[in-house]
Amino acid sequence: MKHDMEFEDERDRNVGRANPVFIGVERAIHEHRLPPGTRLAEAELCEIYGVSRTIVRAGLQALTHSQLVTMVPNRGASVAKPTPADAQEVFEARELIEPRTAREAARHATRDDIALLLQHSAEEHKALDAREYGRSLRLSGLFHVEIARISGQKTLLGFVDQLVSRSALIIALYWHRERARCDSHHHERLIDAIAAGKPDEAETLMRSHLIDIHTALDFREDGDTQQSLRDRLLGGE
Amino acid sequence: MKHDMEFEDERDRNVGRANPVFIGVERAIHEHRLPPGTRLAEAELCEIYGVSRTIVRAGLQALTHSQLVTMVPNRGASVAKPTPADAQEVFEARELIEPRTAREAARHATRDDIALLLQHSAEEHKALDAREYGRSLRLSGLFHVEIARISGQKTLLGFVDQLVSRSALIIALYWHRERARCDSHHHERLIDAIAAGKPDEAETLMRSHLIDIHTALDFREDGDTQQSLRDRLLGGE
DNA sequence: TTTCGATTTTTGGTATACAATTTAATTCAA
DNA sequence: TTGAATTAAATTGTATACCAAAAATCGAAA
Repeated sequence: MKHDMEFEDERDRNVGRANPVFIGVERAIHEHRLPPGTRLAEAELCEIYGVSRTIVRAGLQALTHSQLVTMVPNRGASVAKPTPADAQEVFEARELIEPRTAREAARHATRDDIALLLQHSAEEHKALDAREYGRSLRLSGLFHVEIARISGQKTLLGFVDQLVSRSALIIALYWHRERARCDSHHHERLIDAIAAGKPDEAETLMRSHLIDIHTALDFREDGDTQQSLRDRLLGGE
Repeated sequence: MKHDMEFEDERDRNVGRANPVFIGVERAIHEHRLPPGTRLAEAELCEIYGVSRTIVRAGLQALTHSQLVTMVPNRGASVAKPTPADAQEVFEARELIEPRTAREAARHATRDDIALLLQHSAEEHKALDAREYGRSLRLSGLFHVEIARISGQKTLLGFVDQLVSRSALIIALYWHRERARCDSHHHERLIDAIAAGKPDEAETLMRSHLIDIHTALDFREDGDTQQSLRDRLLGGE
């Protein structure tokens, strides 16, 4: 609870993350309803969210800042399309930063934090069982963000938040379900380590978990679809 | 040269970093002409930069994203004032990330990169000798950003860029010149290690360099000034 | 001096206008 | 029919005017 407040205060309010465009598009991207490369026309977003261009542009700016969206002058915005090199980098960065947040989480986690993580993990399972694929993906990402939040390092939290977001795009582009699924019992073992207050173990688990995902990526495809923006965005609320 | 282009392409254009307000205010902050807490009224910035509120607001938004500026609803923007806890975090993050960029820089640096770093270091010295305090500060920060750029990790570059920016605010608040000055021969030893292609050494040097700065901070003051915005911003161009 | 209330200033947001550019459509030529 | 050129339409970037709501300021009364 307190965490949510903090998060909203420090992150949402200022930069315009309370922006409906930001929220909606971000969520749609996280849930893979809005594939990389999708064009994001201002007028269309105005219509969809019933808001003026001012707000749309602010939202797009925020999204651009978190690298979920790419803007090119005079040609507008579209959902970012990380290259294989970008993907490589993002995971290298995660492998550098997140073992630290896991370590700190193990040192700082309260009973409530653990409960939150467990609940989170449960919901993820539930979504997975219910074949709610997009939702499970988003939850899986949020798990990592939650750990960063528990670590108490707001600065690293910001970075992790961004990296996890971009990972959603990367997974959309370069992940193939056929391969081993992002084993969610990794998450559970992580929770155990954090709950037991074992920083070293949490750190190690996080690192190998990330490496697992990383090495399961396949950089040969190019996924390029273009469907209706409105349908995708309105399906999420 | 190529670096600069890349930088401008990837960073400036998109998010609105070509914005005169963004550029001017960022620079003024880096050079300590705009102390933490300074109020940034929209109308005033319009006048100063001869631009409409549209642009001013976009610039302030971008600055808020990079955490140089704080916006509170209905009360506008002001130069951010990192708390001691923030400062602590920023340097912990730098101590985590920058040793890595230094290491990678040592592995990837070209002859041109080294030349650039040397030139940079020279200019920093020159500014210092000329008592151009603000300028030397900015150059000192840019040195770290330059290393991150050389590392080739664009993602980490983005983080370092932000952390270095915030460090300018932190130094403005919590640094006391009486103490040992940010020894610029640290920078030179770093350049040596990078030029010699010694990743381990570069990594270690960077880490201890950052720890040096970090431990020299003094969190007892509160620096609170309020002078003319126009004077400060126009002094920089 | 302090407090309360009214006035003025700022901010957050919408709508509108318009030039510059991009994109799409249409025409014309090979 | 295809390709190139030209024209028309749509989109972005910026400025401006406008308004409501919140904040800051000021002034008068206690």
